[in-house]
Amino acid sequence: MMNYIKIKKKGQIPQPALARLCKMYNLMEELEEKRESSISSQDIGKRLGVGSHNIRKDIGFLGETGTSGSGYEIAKLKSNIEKKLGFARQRSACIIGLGSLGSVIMNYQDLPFPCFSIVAGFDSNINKLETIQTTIPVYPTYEIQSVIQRDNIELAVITEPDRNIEKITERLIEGGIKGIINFTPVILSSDLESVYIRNIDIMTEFRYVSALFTLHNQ
Amino acid sequence: MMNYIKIKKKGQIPQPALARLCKMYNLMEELEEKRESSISSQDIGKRLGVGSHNIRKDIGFLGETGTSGSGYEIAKLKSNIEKKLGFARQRSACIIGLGSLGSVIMNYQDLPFPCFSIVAGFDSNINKLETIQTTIPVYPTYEIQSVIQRDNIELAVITEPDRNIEKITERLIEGGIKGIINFTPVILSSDLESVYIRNIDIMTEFRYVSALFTLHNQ
DNA sequence: CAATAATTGTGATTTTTTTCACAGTGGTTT
DNA sequence: AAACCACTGTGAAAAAAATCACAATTATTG
Repeated sequence: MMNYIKIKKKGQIPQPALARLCKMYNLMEELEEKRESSISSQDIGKRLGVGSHNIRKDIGFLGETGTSGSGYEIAKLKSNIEKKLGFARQRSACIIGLGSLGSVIMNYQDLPFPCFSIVAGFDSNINKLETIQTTIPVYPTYEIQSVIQRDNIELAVITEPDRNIEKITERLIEGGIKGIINFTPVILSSDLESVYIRNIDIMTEFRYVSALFTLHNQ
Repeated sequence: MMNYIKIKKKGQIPQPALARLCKMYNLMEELEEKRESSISSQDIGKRLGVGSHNIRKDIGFLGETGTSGSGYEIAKLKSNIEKKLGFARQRSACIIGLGSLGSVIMNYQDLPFPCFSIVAGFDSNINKLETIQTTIPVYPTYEIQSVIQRDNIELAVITEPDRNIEKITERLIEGGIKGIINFTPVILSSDLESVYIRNIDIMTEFRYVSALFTLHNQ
């Protein structure tokens, strides 16, 4: 059989590298505020808790090259990550579930460098809709589809367990959502390639740490 | 040079496998409540969004064996994960930062199967300590060390940015903490092998999803 | 300005993790 | 009880990711 040379799709960044680049971006923001001008791969690694080789490889995926002898120029590195990863453009997001976690996340948008702006909230509890104090408009969940389409919302953050979470997800997808961050214990999934779903269960995170304790100390 | 056969330390579970086992445990709890009695690796995989081979390998690390032909007995699988990962034992935890994320996490302990019980709260804002309504005792941050030692607290959850986070971490470690879950954008690290630190930055999670959008849709 | 030091970029190597493939096992059906 | 089916368990292969090692490049110093 013939041999084909396998070429990794151009621009394809491995997921762990991508995750590190996101952290690196945060770090660059921080350093920029502190008026630092450059940093070495070793220092970045130390701050992020990974090896310097790793950092250099990751930055390599950006196409960016630093300067031997003096490391990476912070402003340039930041803007390169921004460009490559699309942080420059601000995206619209909505919150599903107006409970306490919902408000925590809404408050996050006050950060100096947001990459999402939260433009709508939804809850199936009509009482809550009537009593809640927010700066963004809130709607009942049955309006999800129409509001998403009207306001061009790309990301949904589900913050509260709800009996009808499957139904809600369906509405989100029908509305054309591109991503869902799900903080609910229910594990969501979609067959559609076009929707990225990230499940984050805080309880599971706790369990994971607990498990690491046990395995470590036994 | 001589060749040594490399033996993986007995009982050592790869981290991704461990993470999946934690999710699997959640699933088992859920299924148990629904009075299901057994499940196949394929079904578990579908629910968790991974392949069935993966599931079988992971369960293999427990030493547990299922039954060919009829899958895994739910109660047995759950109890095996529990034993191996130490979920049976309830551990004491504390919250650092009594803001909104702090209360979200405190509410999590009302879940039916907690593996941590939150026994103390800390905040450096004395005003907050005086006004806050909680069912657990709260203390100023300078008492961290003594309270941790007195109450045998193993896990700390840092929920709010604080100027003195490094100092707080130091106190936690001096108090003998075994694990820290840090929801602050600052990346914490420790040279000590005995302290496990997990940094979870919600903003970074958002960025990660945003990056995946971009790379996907470009 | 030559020598030295610091730092990157990357091919090669090693390690880790996932996926595959299928023999083996226990149930179930006829 | 034989034939079939639905699974598991696991060694082997493949893929992915991390680590290494070092040549090449740029700064810095005496």
